[in-house]
This record gives sequence, structure tokens and C-alpha cells, in this order.
Amino acid sequence: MTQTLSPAQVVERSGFSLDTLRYYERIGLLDGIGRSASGHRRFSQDHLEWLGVLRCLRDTGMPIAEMCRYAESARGGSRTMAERLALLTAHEERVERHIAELRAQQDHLREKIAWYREQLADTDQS
Amino acid sequence: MTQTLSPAQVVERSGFSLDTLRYYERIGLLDGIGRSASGHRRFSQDHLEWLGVLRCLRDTGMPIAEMCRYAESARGGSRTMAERLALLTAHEERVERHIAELRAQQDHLREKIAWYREQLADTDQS
DNA sequence: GTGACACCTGGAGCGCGCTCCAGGTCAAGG
DNA sequence: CCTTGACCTGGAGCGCGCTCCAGGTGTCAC
Repeated sequence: MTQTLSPAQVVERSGFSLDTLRYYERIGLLDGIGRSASGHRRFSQDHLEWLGVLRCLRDTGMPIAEMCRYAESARGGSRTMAERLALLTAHEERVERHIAELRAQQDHLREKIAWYREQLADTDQS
Repeated sequence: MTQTLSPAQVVERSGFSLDTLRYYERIGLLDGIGRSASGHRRFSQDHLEWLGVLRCLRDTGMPIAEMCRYAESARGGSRTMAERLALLTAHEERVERHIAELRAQQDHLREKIAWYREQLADTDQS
């Protein structure tokens, strides 16, 4: 008998708001959520792990529509593993490019900061 | 006599759309844009350089409201340099943290990808 | 002069990802 | 019993950053 988690517990452990969890359920990013007699959601440990995956995808900038495709594929079981692998691989490459872009712009930022520091040093001095 | 640039030229060289340029002017991110006799915008080389700065800030995730504060400060001349330095420094630190976060999540992504590859290899084999 | 074209203005609309709200149910504590 | 609090539902609303639109003007090639 696996322990179930209340909405409040999932909010705390996943870092998603209750509204976001409900939203994710509505759009199909979460499914198979049980209900207590009184209609309250009962999450499983698997849901919590899946939320970890969603967080990873979300925080790396995957659009929700694509997460939905991934979720849909995950419902297909082992038959659709290749598809999921392809989705993740493509995403990982985008993340890689995004990081490279950020680093390049960060360099510009640092140059500008160095320039400002220099200006201020010169000004103080005169 | 510095050459001026037409809207189309600025679109091409800055990578911002014409609508975005107009929007940026409206909200005060761009100012001092000249006009031709017929009312068409005439950008200067300085505007183009400033757009490069805006692109850097935007692409590293600075919210527009904060870019506006930076632009406002830039209008203050050398008197407000320290303020701009502080803004950029704080932003650069956020970018640094963001990159670190992305890399961490990218690692999770890669682990998951490796796991899928392994599963698929095992399946093929059996 | 007649298109085509680049541009103008003010203002409405959009896509995303939530977030909030009204009105209600159930369970436990005092 | 009555309140408090966690949760439910369907649906409206929001903040951001643009993007699009209608209706108009000036310039140039034919």
C-alpha cells in the first residue's frame, strides 16, 4: 500500500503552486491522480517524480505544448521510448545552444561592467 | 554629418522588428530619434549601438521594466554611472545563477537521455 | 496621375503560463 | 452545533512582451 500525498504536501515538495498543479492536470500534463472519498486529490510518489521531470523541462525553457507531447508519449509505455528520446535529445541541444548564447551575452555584460568600473576609477582619481 | 539610418536598415541590423522598435520608443527605451521631413524615423549610429545593449539585456532575461530603469539612468549622463554599474552587476549575477541552474537541469536531462538510450539498447538486444 | 511602397499613428489583440475568484463540500476541533 | 481550514469546480483575469490592424501620408517609377 503505497502512501499517497495530499495537495499541500505536493505543493511543498514539488515547488509548484496548487493552482499550477490543477492547471497541469487540466491540460493533461498530470493524470491518474486519485481522489479521496471527499473528492480531494491523492498524489502518488510517481506523480512527485514526474513533477520533477516537468520542473526540469519547464526550467530549461520547454514550452508547455511540447511537455504535453512528451507526457502523451509517456502514456504510450515502452513502445514510444524512441520518440521520447528524440524529444529530449532535441531539447537538450536547444538548452546547450541557449546556454552558449547566454554566456556570450554575459561576456558582453562583463566587458561593459569593466568599462564602467574603469570610468568610475578615472573619475574618482581626477 | 553623421549618416542616419532608415527604419528598414535598423530592423535589418538590430534584428528587432519595426513594431518592437516603435514599442521601445513608446515606453522610453529609445529616445532622441530624429524625423525626416515626412515624419519618418531617422536613427543614428548611437541608436544602433544602444539597441545592441538592449538586445544583450533582453536576451539575458532582463525584464523590460528594469531596462527602462537602465535607460532612464543612462539619460542622466556620467552622474549616474555608479547606478548603472550597480544595475548591470546585479543583473550579471542573476545571469550567472541562471546559467548554473540551466546547467544543473541540463545534467538531469542528459542522465535521462542516457537512461533512455540504455533501455533502447537493451530492448533491441533482447 | 496612378500605383506601389515605405512609413506613420493610436489603439486593440494575442499567446503564454499561470493566478485568482466565487461559491460550495467535507472533516475535525472546541 | 458551529467554525475553521483544506480542498473542490468552472471560468474569468492578469502580466509580459510584443504584434497586428485600420486608416492615412509622402515619394518615387512608370
